[in-house]
Amino acid sequence: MTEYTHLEKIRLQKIEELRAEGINPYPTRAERTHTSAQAITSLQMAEDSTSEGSPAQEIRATLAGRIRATRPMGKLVFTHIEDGDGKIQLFMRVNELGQEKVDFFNKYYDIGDFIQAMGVMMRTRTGEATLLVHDFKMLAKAVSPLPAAKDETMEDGTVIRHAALEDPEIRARQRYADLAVNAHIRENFRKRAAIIKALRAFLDDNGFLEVETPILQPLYGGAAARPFITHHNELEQDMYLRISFELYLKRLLVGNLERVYEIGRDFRNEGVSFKHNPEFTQLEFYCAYADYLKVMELTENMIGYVCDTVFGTRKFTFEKEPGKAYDLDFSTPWRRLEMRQGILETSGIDINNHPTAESLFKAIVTKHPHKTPDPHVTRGKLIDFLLGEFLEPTLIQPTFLYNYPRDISPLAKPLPGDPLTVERFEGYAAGFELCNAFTELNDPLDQEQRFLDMQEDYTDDEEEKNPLDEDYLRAMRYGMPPNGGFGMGVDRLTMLLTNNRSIREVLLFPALRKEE
RNA sequence: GGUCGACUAGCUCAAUGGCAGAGCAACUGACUCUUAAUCAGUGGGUUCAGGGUUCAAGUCCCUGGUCGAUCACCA
Repeated sequence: MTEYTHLEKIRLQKIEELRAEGINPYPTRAERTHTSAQAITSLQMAEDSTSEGSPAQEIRATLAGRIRATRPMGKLVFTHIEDGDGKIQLFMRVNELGQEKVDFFNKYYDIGDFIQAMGVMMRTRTGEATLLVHDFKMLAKAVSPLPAAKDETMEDGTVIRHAALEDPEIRARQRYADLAVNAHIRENFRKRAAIIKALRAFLDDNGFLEVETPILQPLYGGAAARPFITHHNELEQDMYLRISFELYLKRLLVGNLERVYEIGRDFRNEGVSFKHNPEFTQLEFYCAYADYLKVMELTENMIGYVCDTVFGTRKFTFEKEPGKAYDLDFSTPWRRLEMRQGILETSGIDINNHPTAESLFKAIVTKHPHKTPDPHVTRGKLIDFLLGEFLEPTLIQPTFLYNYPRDISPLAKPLPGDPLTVERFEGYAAGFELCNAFTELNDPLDQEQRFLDMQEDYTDDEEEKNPLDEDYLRAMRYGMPPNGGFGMGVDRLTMLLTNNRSIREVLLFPALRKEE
């Protein structure tokens, strides 16, 4: 049984009284001739086309939207409503409506209600485009008061928000309320949609086929992450939610689909943080006859295209921490930095001088006694440690970091002449990882050995042990064209381009603990 | 999972261990160009939950909850 607050009880009472007067507070149909922006533009155009002295053409409009503020003034009422396009002022007077209707409005209409208003566009004394209302109708009565903020417009045009909904928990749990009162949050999600649309457009235009591969999988793979496990009753078997698309997309290359991509949800059963959500949106593409250098070009062009079409610029500001803003420039070409060189420059250690984990570990603790990695890990993981500790924070401008250690890259092709290194790159910006790509391994015998090596490396670490995917190897034995593959967190890209520090700001419904 | 912090009216926030408050929102009234409208008045609280210390707890202590920051984890 719902418990109502004092404010809600007052509104429930109003609903009862409306019904008693034969007025449906939730009518089935609504009408609208103009959005707020259309009405304002129409008025402007009518005024512009008017020759001096003669009256402007009358703009009749029916608007619909949510009441965001009311200012009753005796026989007048000013109200702002908000629709999908923005806000617009309504002006109600006894002159047009009669005292009874004005009183009726004041008595029964609250902030948060949806209203339909018909009238004529005009300008108030202050010049604001306003609908002079001739009639109005309730479209949907709100029972609960919105956590409505008040906007104060200063003389210089800046808007100060008073008592805005800011509690991060309410904002995430009740995203509907957050969206209803915080216009800039809606804008984030419009941008997110536009970014995804632009990614699709770029790939479509470059001959890629959009495909959909299984989310429910009998085996998981393509990344080192713990999966979510579920169960299929009829098949009597456990299934996994995918942790990546990689192995399925590459099966399609075996099937002669030369360029494929997928944008969809990945699921990783791991910690939640300001940059991790258990489900997140991933873009992966695979391109036959390309190598990682070609993929670098595709990547910088693709992101450049997104910047141009969605934002009209390649220059962005990203505030990584409060007061610590970076200017980012996504112009091409991005800086290219070999990982060995980058680690040498930032940590003073040349990984090529340390071909074993023991030797590299010794070098790290000698050179940097205050930063001690786990001594029981592989050489690749130690390199990853150096990368994270020293190099990553310096990668502010968009940078391709390339040539990665083989043993942390089980699906990437070796660099010719260097058995410890593979043709892999990661794209960085603002000091964090944006994407990951490599020249894909297409040698079925090498791939099988890599899988077996992985099992060996992680025998004491059950969580990271990927199951050996026999069907993937079977596919590869039919022959897979040489190809370059790419993966990118779409949420991360959106964070960067919309200057949001937390992934929760770019997810409509981020994962939260169950409410109680 | 570890550490630290936050949680008070619908929203944003106050309150030396000593009567739980303000602005906005709500309610009543005044007001024919307002825009955080203004003015006069009224109501509104299990101070996250439970225990403890104390003459007295929003405040101090313990346990739990949620959120946040950070670390770990995330090749």
